[in-house]
Amino acid sequence: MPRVTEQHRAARRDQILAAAVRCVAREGFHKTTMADVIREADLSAGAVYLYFRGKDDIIRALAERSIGRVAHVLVAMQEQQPVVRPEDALQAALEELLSTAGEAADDLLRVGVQAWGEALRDEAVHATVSTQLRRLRHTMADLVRRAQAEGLVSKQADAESAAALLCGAIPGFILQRLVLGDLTPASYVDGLRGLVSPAGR
Amino acid sequence: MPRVTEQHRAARRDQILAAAVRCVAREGFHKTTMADVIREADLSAGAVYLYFRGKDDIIRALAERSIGRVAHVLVAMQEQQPVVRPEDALQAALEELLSTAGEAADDLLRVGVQAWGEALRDEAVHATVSTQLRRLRHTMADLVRRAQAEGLVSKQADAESAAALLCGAIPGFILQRLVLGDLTPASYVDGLRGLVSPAGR
Amino acid sequence: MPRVTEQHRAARRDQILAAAVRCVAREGFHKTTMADVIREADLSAGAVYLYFRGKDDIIRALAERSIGRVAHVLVAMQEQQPVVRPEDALQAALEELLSTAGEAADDLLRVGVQAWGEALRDEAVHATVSTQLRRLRHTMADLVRRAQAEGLVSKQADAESAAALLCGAIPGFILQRLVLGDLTPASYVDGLRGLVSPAGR
Amino acid sequence: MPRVTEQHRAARRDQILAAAVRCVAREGFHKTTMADVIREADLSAGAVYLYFRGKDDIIRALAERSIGRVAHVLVAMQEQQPVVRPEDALQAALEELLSTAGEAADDLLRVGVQAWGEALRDEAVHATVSTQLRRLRHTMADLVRRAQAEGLVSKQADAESAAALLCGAIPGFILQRLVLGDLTPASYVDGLRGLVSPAGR
DNA sequence: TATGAATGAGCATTCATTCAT
DNA sequence: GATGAATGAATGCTCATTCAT
Repeated sequence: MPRVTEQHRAARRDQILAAAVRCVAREGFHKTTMADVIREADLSAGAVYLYFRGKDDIIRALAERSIGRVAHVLVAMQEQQPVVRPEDALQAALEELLSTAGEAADDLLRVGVQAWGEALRDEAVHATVSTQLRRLRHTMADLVRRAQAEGLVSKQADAESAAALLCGAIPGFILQRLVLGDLTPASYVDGLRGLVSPAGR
Repeated sequence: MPRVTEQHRAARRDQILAAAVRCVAREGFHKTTMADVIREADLSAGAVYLYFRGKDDIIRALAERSIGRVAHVLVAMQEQQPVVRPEDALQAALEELLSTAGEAADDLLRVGVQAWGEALRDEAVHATVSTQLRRLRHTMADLVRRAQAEGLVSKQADAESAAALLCGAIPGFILQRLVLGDLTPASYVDGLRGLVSPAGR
Repeated sequence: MPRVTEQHRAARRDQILAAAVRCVAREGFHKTTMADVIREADLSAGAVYLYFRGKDDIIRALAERSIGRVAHVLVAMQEQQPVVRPEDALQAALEELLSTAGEAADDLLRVGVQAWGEALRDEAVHATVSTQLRRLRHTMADLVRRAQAEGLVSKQADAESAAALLCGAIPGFILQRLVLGDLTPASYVDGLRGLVSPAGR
Repeated sequence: MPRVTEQHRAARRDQILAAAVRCVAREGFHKTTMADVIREADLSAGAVYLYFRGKDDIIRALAERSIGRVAHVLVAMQEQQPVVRPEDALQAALEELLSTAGEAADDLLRVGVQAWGEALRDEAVHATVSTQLRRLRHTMADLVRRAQAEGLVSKQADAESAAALLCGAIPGFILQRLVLGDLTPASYVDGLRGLVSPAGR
C-alpha cells in the first residue's frame, strides 16, 4: 500500500504543480491566487492543502522545478562522452531548454523569471536559486577545463570567469526570447562565436 | 507659477518613486503595499494619489526607471569619441551600473529584476522593457559595427547577433551579482576575453 | 455477540472521550479540532464518527461527564450514613473532586469550565448543566435539612438558600484553583467556618 | 486635534466592544465571527481592524471589561466610609453586578463566563483574569479585616481564607443565575447568613 | 467495522482606493 | 493642495464531515 500511496502522492503534487506553472506563467507568483491554482488543477481547496503546506510551499517548489531544469540540462550534457567547445555546449543547452516535453517550455521559462525576482525576497527561494546557479557554474567550469585540456580553449583563460560569463548568457537569452521573441540558440551563440573569431580578416 | 508647480510636481514624484524603489527592492512589486510606499515617502495616502494614478502607475514608472538606466548608460558611452572593443564597452557599462549615485545601486538593480517578471504579465511594463531592450541592442550593434570598421572585431561577425549576446550577458551579470554576490565587471568580462583569445597557446 | 459488541462500543466511546478531555483541557471546545481528537485517540476520522454523531455530540458528552462528576461526588457522599455539618460535606466533596483517578483531575475541571460557557449557547449543554446543577442543589438541600434535624445547623436557616450558597461556592473554588492555583479545600472551607463562628471572641 | 481624535478613537473602540459583547453573550468567543461583530457594530471590516489588532485583541479587551467590572464594583464599595459585615458587602456587590446601566447586565456576565474558559488557554486572558481575581480577593480581605476590627467578624477567622470563600461565592452566583435564573442576591447571601447564625435555636 | 483522501462552505484578515474635511 | 479614516471585495487557509474502498 505504501507504493500506491507514494505514487499517488507524487502524481497529485505533480498535477498541482503543473497547474500552478500554467497560472504563474500567465500572472506571476503574486497575482496567481490559490483559487486560480485550485481551479486549474481541478481539485478542491482542501485537497491542495493536503499536498502543499501553503502558497509559499508551492512557490518554492515551482522555483526549484524551473531553475533546476536549466542546471539539469547542462549536467546531463556534461556527462556525455565527447569533449566539446563551450559555445557548442551552451547552444545545445539553450536548444534543450526550448524543447521541454509535456509542459509548455515557455511556461517553465516564465516561471523561472518569476523565481529570479522571488529569490531577492524569500530566503528559501534564494537558497534554491543560489544553489542551482552555483551548480550550473560548477558544471560549466568543468566543461571549460576539459575543453582546455583538449586544446579547444586557450590555456590562459580562467575557467571560473569563463563559466560565469557562459552561465550569465543564459538569463539574457531567456529574457530576450520571452520579451522580444526574436532569438534562436544558434543565432545567439553565433554572436559569441563572432566575437571569438580573430579580427582582421 | 507653472514653473514652481511643475518643479514641485516633479520633486514629489521623485520623492515617491525613490521611496518605492527602496520598498520594491526589499519586497518586490506585489508584496510592497501602497501603505509601505506612503510610509517610506513620509506622505499621506491622498497625497500619493495626487501624483500617481495608482499602484500600477508607480510600478510602470519604476520599470521605466530601472530598465531605462541600463540602456541610458550604454547610449552615453557610445556617444563618446573613441571606438572601443565591445568587451571594454560592456565592462564599462557594468561598472557604471554598480555606481549609481544618490540611490543605492543595488536597489535599482533589484527593481530591474522585478520588472523582468512584470514584463511577462503587464502589457505596459512589457512595452517599456521591450523598447529599452531594443534600444540597448541597437546601441550595442552600432558599437560592434564601429569596432569592425576599426578592425577590432572580425568583419565576418554578425553585428546583430553579437549585440544580442553582449546585451544578453547583462541580465546574467546582474542576477549572479545579486544572488551570489561574487562577481566584478572585470572578472566577468575577462571570462569573455578568455574565450575570445585564440586557443592552442 | 451483543455483549462483546456493547462492551467494545463503550470502550471505544470512552477512548474517544478520554482523548477529547485532554484536548479540550488544553484548547477549549472550539479550538479543539476533530483532527486533534482523532490524533489523540489514535483512531481514524471515520472511526470516531461511528461512535459519535459529530463534534457537538462529543461536546455534549464531555459536558455531561465533567459537570456530572461534581453532583455524583456529592450524591455518593450523602448516601453514607452519618449526618455531617454542611461545611464538612463541602470540604469532602472538593477533596474528592481533586483526586479523580485515571484521568487527570485538573483536565476534567477545565472541561467543566468550558461546559459552563457552552451551556450559555447550546441548548443541549444547557439542559445537561441545569439538570446537574439542580440535582446538586437538591442533594445539598437534603444534607442541610438533615443537619438541621440534628441541630448542627440553625433551624431558622432556609435550607434552599443555604444549598444555593454552598453549591455556589464550588465553581469559585474551581476557578480560583485553576487560575491562581493557591487554594486547598481545607483553607477554602475554613474561610466559611471563620465567618460562621460567632464574632466577639 | 489630538483631543478630537483621541475621543473619536475611544468612542469607536467602545462601539465595537459593545457590539462584540452582544455577539459573544449570544454565541461565545469562538462561535462569534468577525463578520458578526462588524455587522452588529454597523461598520466595515476594515474599520474594525483600524481599532483592534484582530479577533484576539477584541477577546482580550472583552475579558478585561467583563472581569474587571466585578472587581471594580467591590473596590468602589470598599472605598465608601462605613464598615459593613462582609455578607452585606457581598450582597451589595451582587446587586450592583445585576444593574449595569447602558449595557445589558446579563450580557456582560455571560462574557465573563466565556472569559473564565478562555483564561485556561490564552496567556493574555489568563493574566487579566488572575490579576482581577487577585485584586478582588485583596479588596475583600481588607474588608474582612476592617469588619474584624469593628467586632463584626470573629478575630479568630483567617481574613485571607474568608476572602477566598466570599470571592468564590461570586462565580457560583453568576452561574446559577445565568443557567437556572432563580437566584437573587438577597436569597443567595441569606444562605450564607443562615449558616453563620448559631445553631440550636 | 475501519480507513483517510476529498470536499467546499466559511473564516480572519488585508489593502488599493476614495472622499469629506 | 493635503489629510487619513473608511470602505468592502478579495485572499489564503481551515476543518467538520462524507464515502468509496
